[in-house]
Amino acid sequence: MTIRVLVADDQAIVRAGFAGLLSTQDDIEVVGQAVDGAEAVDLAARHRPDVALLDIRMPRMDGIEAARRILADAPRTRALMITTFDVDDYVYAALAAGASGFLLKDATAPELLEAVRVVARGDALLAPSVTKRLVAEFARQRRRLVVPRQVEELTAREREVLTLIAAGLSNGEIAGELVVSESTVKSHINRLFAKLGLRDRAQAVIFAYEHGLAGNG
Amino acid sequence: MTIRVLVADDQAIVRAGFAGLLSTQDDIEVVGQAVDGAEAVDLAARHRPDVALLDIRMPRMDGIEAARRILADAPRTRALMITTFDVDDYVYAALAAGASGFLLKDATAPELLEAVRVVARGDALLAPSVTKRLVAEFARQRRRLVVPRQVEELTAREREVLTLIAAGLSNGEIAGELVVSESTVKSHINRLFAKLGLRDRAQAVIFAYEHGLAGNG
DNA sequence: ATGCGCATCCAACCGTAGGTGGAGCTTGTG
DNA sequence: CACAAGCTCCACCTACGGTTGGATGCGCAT
Repeated sequence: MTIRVLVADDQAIVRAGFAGLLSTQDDIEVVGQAVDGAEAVDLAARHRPDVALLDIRMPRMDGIEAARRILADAPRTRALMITTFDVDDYVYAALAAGASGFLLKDATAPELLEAVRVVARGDALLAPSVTKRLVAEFARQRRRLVVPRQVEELTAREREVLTLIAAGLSNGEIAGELVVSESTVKSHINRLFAKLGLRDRAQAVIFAYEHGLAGNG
Repeated sequence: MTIRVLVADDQAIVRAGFAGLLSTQDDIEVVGQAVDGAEAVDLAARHRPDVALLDIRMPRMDGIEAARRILADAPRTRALMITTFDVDDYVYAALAAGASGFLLKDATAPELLEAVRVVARGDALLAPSVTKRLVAEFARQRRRLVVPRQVEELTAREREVLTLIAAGLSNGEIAGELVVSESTVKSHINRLFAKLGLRDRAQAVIFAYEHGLAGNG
């Protein structure tokens, strides 16, 4: 089964280069070429490609907005982003838009072909420097999920109450949930506030989110 | 400059296979082989390798804990994790521990060599299926950062108050911050509660976190 | 220009949340 | 067994937070 690819880049030479390279492969077929994001969205709607190879910097509509629209219209299409510039917020924006891959223009021909095949089968592939940033960002976020000592000092019941506070429940509702009196809930709350150095339930919610006890990370 | 690699795997055949493959390369040197995590930590402390190739499942101490200790001791060493099993929480745990790469055992020889070189130069590389999961997770987290309509309906002042609530300030403190009376703050709060369907400031904090208005994502 | 909508501002009222001090009950550990 | 620690509950008080109702001033359209 051939992989049907749409190529979008505003520079004619680059566009031709990509299309030419892809065409040499038996399992890849170029079904369209676009000079900007708007045309890419059009062509994607018409041809329903398996992979949309999108340059980020393009006139009229950038590759990220194009990816967003293409994916909204045809979720089975995979977006593979390409950019000259590494150090971009583009990375995050592109991934948030639903891109499956992110390459730099210094990628070699085999790397590009590999990337197309990887995203076509539903996996994802990023340039190593991009992977580095993503991993670093991810590690930063997860690190605080290793629950700090403070939380260790909470009793099981106090932790339970804390998570219910972080779910937005009032004291009365928490009492109902735990089948105890509201007074009891207040006791737990007072002692957990003291242990964690909190003042009110709003700060408790913040604490819960910051330490991964709520909002699933 | 040769890349100095430490190999850790409890299966002798696998270990020998990796070591043998790596040794065939001019730019790579195997400086140690460990049969479990504890020995890996020992050998890493002694040899200070550039890359530690760590199996995840190992007796006595698993690869993740080993990575954590090795990196704590020698931050310049890069951890490259290998596992037979794909669908694991291992991925997140490994990245949180500071790993720079994550491969599956079905990786080809060129892929392994490429991975070693990538992490040695400070970048990161993940198996495509792992990348997929990470990208999906990342996109999930970021998606809600595209501020929803509800927030659009808030006035500038109300948004301001909301973020201050989400920072844990009391009404009095917010009033001081905005140089208005506490009554004013309360009225802003009341109308933003109505617009967002919230009941109290705790729920407001939750809303802010869930929609990326607080806790920097 | 006059009226309408909207954001901002304010005061007074009342309920819930938070603070204090204390007591009975179970469970596990020295 | 005695003791510590956690869970439960009560009474009471303060005050912060949330509600209601209304005032001012700005922009906009009729």
